[in-house]
Amino acid sequence: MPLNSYSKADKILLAVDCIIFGFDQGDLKILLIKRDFEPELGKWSLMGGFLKNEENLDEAAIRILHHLTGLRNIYMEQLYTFSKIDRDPAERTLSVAYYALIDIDLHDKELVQKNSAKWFSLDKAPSLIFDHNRMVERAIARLKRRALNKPIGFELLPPKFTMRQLQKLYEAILDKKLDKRNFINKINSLGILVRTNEKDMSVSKKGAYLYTFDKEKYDEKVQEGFNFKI
Amino acid sequence: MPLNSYSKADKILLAVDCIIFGFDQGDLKILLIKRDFEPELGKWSLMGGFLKNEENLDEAAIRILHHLTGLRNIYMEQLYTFSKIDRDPAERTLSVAYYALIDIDLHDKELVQKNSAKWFSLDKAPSLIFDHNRMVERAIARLKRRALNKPIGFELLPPKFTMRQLQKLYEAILDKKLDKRNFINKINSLGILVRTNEKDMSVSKKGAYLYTFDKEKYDEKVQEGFNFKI
DNA sequence: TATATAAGTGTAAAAAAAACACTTTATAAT
DNA sequence: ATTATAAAGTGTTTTTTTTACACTTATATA
Repeated sequence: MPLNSYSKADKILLAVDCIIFGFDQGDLKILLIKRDFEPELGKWSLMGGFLKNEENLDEAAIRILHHLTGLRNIYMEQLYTFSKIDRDPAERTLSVAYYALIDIDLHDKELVQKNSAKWFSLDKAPSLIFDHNRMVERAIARLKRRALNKPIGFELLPPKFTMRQLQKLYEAILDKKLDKRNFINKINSLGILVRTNEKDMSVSKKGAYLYTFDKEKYDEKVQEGFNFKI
Repeated sequence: MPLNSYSKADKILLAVDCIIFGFDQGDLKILLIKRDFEPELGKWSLMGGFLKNEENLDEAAIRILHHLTGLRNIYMEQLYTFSKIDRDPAERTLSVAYYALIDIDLHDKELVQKNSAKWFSLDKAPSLIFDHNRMVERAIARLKRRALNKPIGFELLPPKFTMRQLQKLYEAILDKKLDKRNFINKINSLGILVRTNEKDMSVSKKGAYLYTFDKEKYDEKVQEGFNFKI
């Protein structure tokens, strides 16, 4: 870093903001909080916090997600660092956006309520403070791309799920209808799903088989070099 | 950002490091500098600098690239933010990595020399300081992916180039041999190249037609929603 | 026991990708 | 002048992948 000596360089506040995705009733949702502090008190925003000296960004993102949802060991990915000078009117702040995929059934609902947070369907979400809308857009774009490369969709589902649920999830992520037979053929050809003997009887009279995701088989396949395109 | 009030949060040094790609004699190359300051004086590293209060990250990356190469209006993309606590032994520093694609003929060679910088083929590059090796790896991975989605390859070529050069470039980026006829058929089917009447006589006796990249036509195509897969 | 509803299943057509080899052209050497 | 050389240029066939498409099955409920 030859342009400045360390001592002269500016130090800057670093925020970490999380786009938290969940999937519920066929809808892709994000978890937002109502700010109870200035600036922009009372408006909706992403959950965030400041990076501390003694942690790296991943750790900060995990801490922030855990603080709101009570969950750990969640799929998270760094998205982008936002740095527009006036993005936060209170003070120069950069924000590193992360997105997380969680099984919506598992989060701590009390905690969410205590933080005055709420789940919103993507198309019904309110406008957000600062550049958080742009963060969400970018997260959705990334999620779409990832869904075609890796089976991250499974992160959003309960451990056992029906083919229909899986398909609906992919339809929600990709924002387009998929053909039932083609979808099943494709998924089955990957050989990463295991059909259990249980059926989910809550939706249809006939009942639908429940499947689980075989992560080991998936990892094997990745080693051999396959890709996950739907 | 509800976890801390602004006033209590830590401020941190932010570096911007650039992976600068060029293409020369069939080889993909990166531009590295020999550090003339501590820590790690005398070792090779990426070109970098510190983010200033009055600029955003893109601006810092542009400034840093310009400082070393004399070039502006270059294709640059933010890659990832590296935040491991001890990544820089001198002081806690985060680094936002950017990668740039330049036409290697155009850079200011004097400036590069003055900065004790040098071009290295990817497979002959020295080991770098800090986490810069990981940055380069990530940049290569991103470049491979991008090359399949957008015709960014053209950023690395001179304004006029032969089919052979273009193919060699893609072979270098993707790190695999491509079939000459399939490549040409594919490129031509995209309709974004214009053949000039000039020939490059420097390589073969027969000479090879020079082509230019039709950015307008490409932008049109993007609007219509096509994708660039080779 | 009849009805309603989602689950489950396979094949054919179309499109995309991959494999493949000879001719042309201008220079350089004789 | 002739020939040898070396890269440029050019289409078709095969294979693979993707898309389109409709009827039967199982069970809860009326």
